[in-house]
Amino acid sequence: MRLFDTLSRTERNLSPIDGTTFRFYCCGPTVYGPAHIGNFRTFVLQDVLRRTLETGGTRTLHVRNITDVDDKTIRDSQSAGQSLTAFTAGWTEKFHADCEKLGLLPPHIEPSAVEHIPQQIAMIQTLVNKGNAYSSDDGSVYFKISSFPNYGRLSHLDERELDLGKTQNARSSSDDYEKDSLSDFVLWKARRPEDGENFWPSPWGNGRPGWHLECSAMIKEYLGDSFDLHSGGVDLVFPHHENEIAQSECACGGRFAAHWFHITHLLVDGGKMSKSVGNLYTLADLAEKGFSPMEVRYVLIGAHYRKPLNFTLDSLTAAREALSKLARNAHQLAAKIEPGTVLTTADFGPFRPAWESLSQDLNTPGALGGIFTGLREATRLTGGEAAAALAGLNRILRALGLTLPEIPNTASIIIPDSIKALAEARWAARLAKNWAESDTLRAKLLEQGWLMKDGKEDYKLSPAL
RNA sequence: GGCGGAGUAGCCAAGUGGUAAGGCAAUGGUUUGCAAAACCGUCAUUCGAGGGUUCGAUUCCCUCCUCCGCCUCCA
Repeated sequence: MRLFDTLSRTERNLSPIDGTTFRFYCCGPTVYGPAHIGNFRTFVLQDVLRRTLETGGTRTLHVRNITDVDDKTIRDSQSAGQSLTAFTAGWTEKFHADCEKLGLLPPHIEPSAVEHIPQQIAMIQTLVNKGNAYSSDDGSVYFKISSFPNYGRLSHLDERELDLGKTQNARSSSDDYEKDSLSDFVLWKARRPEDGENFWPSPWGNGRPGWHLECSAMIKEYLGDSFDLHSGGVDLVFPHHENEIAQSECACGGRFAAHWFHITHLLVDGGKMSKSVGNLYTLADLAEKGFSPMEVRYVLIGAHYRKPLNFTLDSLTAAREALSKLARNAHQLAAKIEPGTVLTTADFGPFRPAWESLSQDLNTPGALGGIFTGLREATRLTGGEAAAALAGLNRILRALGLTLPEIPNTASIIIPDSIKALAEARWAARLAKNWAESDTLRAKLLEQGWLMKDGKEDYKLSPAL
């Protein structure tokens, strides 16, 4: 498949460096609170990338970390009166539960930052030894940006107005930073009183790792010096990923990620999502409003990953209708196929264009459009062609990670006796052509949450949503 | 100020140097006692504005307008 690469700014083919397995790393969540749908846009798109590669026959190795030591986890664990470990474990568990609901494939490896402190210290030591990092009087260690000429390539920093080691005398003007240059970033933070018991011994004294370094160390541990793809939200391009490149290429000597995949931020009601505006939604918030995780997933893949996606409650309603239409059509297609038919086709049939869209820079909205178009074609097919079409549909749905809602099976719905009695009364009134009575009873049923639909020979009851 | 992205029907949203996918909503029809559901059909001479290049531009170039994101630890 082809995918846009942030570093080269071109679309490139994705194929494993080692010829067998596509190895990629995604910056995972900082576990200090519930993940919101903005976070999940990124994780869902990464999931679709993986599924698309796998559907195309490429084996993957997916690593996504848990950031469980940083300013926020430490701060919030303390105000919660919990140990850092207990605090982050709780949020990690919630994150996993949400991921499962959204149909995200679990990463093959999910390293946590606190469990890799030795690897991080080792990498810092290497950087210090090579002259790319220096320690300050207080026991912190900083990366020396001027020692890495390529700094800024990912985010086009060289064209920006940041000082790249040009303000060597800035030290005196900044009380907060014991840095040579304002733009040097921290690799190891010396212990501060507000860190409480959250510190680790190091050659530079007690302290804790800097955020940027955590990812670099875990990547080296599980993917080595060079790997296929690195991914995250756009906000991570600078400084996080820029810093990772600097650290890792200096420490490891090689080329870091071969490809950079960044997902654009989600907007809510046309603006930035934030707690203060009250438009920061979690899966739980949306569940309370009656929306399913799959409906959320549908909305999240409803726009191209490099374009802003405007999330609204209306879009969730639209997603619900679209999913239910998909389910009906898929059901009709399946009904045309003889039971027991084994679906083994390797092609996509009428869903070929949908697959092409997905393979072309992960065009998920294009693929969704292709599915509906393909479905219209598929309904005209019969026999083996219909079976092949169904197999193709299942493949493309699996690549998108969509699970279709069940077609309501009216036979399995449990109807309370009181409702049943009302329905019988209405049916009798209707047969007697007593329309007034019939309509009154139907309204009464609706009031109690039941929808009565008249058929030729009988009626159907279903819960009204 | 710097860097980057976006403006396509009521809403969401693809796409292409050759005349605009798809979904939601709306609307007409079939069906129904009336509904609901379902099914069939309709729904952008036009792609923020103005220039330019071209046989031809929504797609390339220029200018302008509007919106959004990032600019040191937010996916």
